[in-house]
Amino acid sequence: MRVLIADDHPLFRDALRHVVGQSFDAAECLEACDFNQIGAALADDEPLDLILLDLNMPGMDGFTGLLRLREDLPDTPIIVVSASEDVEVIEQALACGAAGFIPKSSPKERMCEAVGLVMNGEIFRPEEILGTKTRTIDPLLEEKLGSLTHRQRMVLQLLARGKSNKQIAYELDVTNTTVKAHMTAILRKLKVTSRTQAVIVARQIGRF
DNA sequence: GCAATTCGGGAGACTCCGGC
DNA sequence: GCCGGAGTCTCCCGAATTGC
Repeated sequence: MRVLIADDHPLFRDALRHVVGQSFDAAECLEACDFNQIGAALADDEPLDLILLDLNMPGMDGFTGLLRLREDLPDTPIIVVSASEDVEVIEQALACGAAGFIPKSSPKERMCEAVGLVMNGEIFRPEEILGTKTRTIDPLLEEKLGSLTHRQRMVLQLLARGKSNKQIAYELDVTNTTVKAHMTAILRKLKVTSRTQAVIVARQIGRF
């Protein structure tokens, strides 16, 4: 079993290594202190079984780094480890495809539980923070999505799968410029400023 | 029925930005 | 500096809708 521990704090990497070691005896731990080192770890041909990822790391750029990893490694579970205990951040991380969210304040036993759950194919939600509140979809987001045309939804769907404009153009059999025009309309209607934010909104609604 | 208007889809030209 | 990707502006075309 190969686990990538990505955190800029050496002490916390050490703690996470202990957590992984406690959960899986034969685990091989790789470490990264920034997004470049994550890239170097991914360049290795050996597949990863789990990634423990700090959101606030050099080169991560918020959720963009998580989305990029999600696109590059769609089958590898990613657990976000963060000092943030903001419900919005947790929900957004899960919406971006994280298999779990571990607050750094969690006791070691809880972290082991999270790693075990995720490796069993389940999603770990820190219910002590989220409480029992069920995720409600903002009706405003629903409305924004509803304003998209059929073609724009298709573009957004392919965008959410990590496709570039060029790939979307190829799949829809249109030119690159047409895709970009749709993209501009999507950004305007969803009231966002980048394709990454558009994907986040789409995933928050859970349609893509 | 027909002209005007609106809207969505498609494309060309252009700028901006980041990576090499 | 060059190149590729992303985003914006503008225009054209066709279909649907509206008003006369």
